[in-house]
Amino acid sequence: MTGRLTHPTRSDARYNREHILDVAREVFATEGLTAPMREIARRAGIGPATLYRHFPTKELLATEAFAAQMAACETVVDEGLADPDPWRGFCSVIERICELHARDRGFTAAFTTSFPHAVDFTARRERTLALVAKLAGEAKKSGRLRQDFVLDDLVLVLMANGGIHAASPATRVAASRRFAALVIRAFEA
Amino acid sequence: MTGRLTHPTRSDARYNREHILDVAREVFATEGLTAPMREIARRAGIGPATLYRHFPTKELLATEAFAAQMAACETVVDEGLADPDPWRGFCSVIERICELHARDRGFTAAFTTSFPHAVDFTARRERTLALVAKLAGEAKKSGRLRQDFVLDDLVLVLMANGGIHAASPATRVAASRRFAALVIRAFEA
DNA sequence: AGCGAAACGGACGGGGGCGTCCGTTAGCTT
DNA sequence: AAGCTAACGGACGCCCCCGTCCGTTTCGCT
Repeated sequence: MTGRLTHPTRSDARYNREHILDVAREVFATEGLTAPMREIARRAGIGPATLYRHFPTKELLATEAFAAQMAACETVVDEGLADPDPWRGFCSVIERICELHARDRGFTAAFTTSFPHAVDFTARRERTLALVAKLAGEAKKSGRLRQDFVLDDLVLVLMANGGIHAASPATRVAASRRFAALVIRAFEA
Repeated sequence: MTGRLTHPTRSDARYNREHILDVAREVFATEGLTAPMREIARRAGIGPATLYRHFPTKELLATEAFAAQMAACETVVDEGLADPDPWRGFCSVIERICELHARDRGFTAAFTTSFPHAVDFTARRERTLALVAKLAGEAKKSGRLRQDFVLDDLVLVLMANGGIHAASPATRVAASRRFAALVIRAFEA
């Protein structure tokens, strides 16, 4: 069913679809998920109807737009797991995911908010969190991570990281970095 | 000039003013600062015009409504300073302020956001922060607080604490408590 | 080249919030 | 108790966003 939507036959439709996603990524990153659909349409140089035809709901658009970010999250966790030193891997996961969220306002919202209809997105999130849990287990065994760490602590940290608002993205990333360093100190045994 | 506004001559006006403030506190606490002015008027059982007559801008209303919360913040800091153990005082400030913010969605926003026109509000905030700085200095001298703590770390924590969203206020307060414990561990030498 | 279908986008109606006007109500004064 | 005036609130116009309809354009196939 989605085959028709994901692979339009006509070239202009195919181009528009990708172009919309590019613009949506940029707009969501700077303005957040609350950005109007119209704004995305405007910047993409298309009419609202075209936007809605490609992505009937904002949830669908966001899910597709953040697929790359989600993949980046998974990569970060995978690389953390691959690190021979589990504590170092654990720290890198916190640092890099915090930075990912700081760079992209919308992604934080998309990650935290669970859209009712974006089922596969929450599924991927849960799967990734499960991998983090595994990494945390190894880090605990190595003795560097506090034994009383629970996965909810990480969720808490991500939510809190989302609360770091700042005028410029640069400041936000810097603040987020400091924040990551802070919580890592808190998690260290 | 504000004398007329703060002390209306007619009894119904005087009552309405206080009633609006009560309702605004409740609405801001549960719905956040983004709550429509209309909602406050509705719950107060008055027309929008009456609300706007008493408080021409949302900033003015919020500033007045959160005066009590602001005072509570100051009390918390004062009591922290009064504690003979500066580290314990410092911890109590973090815990209690985080809880204050968790209980009141709007206050977080009002505290973090600097309204362009609510001059005296930011002034009180700065004054309070200065007191916290003093407390932090003593806590450092006692050796329990890390030497590299800076006041910006606390601001960062408050912003991050504001990012902790949750369905029920109870959950939010609980999460905020865990968060406070987390950052205290990070701040301990 | 010409046709059919797919894709486009201007325009519409609906909903909600905002701030204000002005006719009405009701408190205070003498 | 009667009038003056402050205070009230329903209703208005404005703007922004949403999602959709439908007439027009353009692509791709033959």
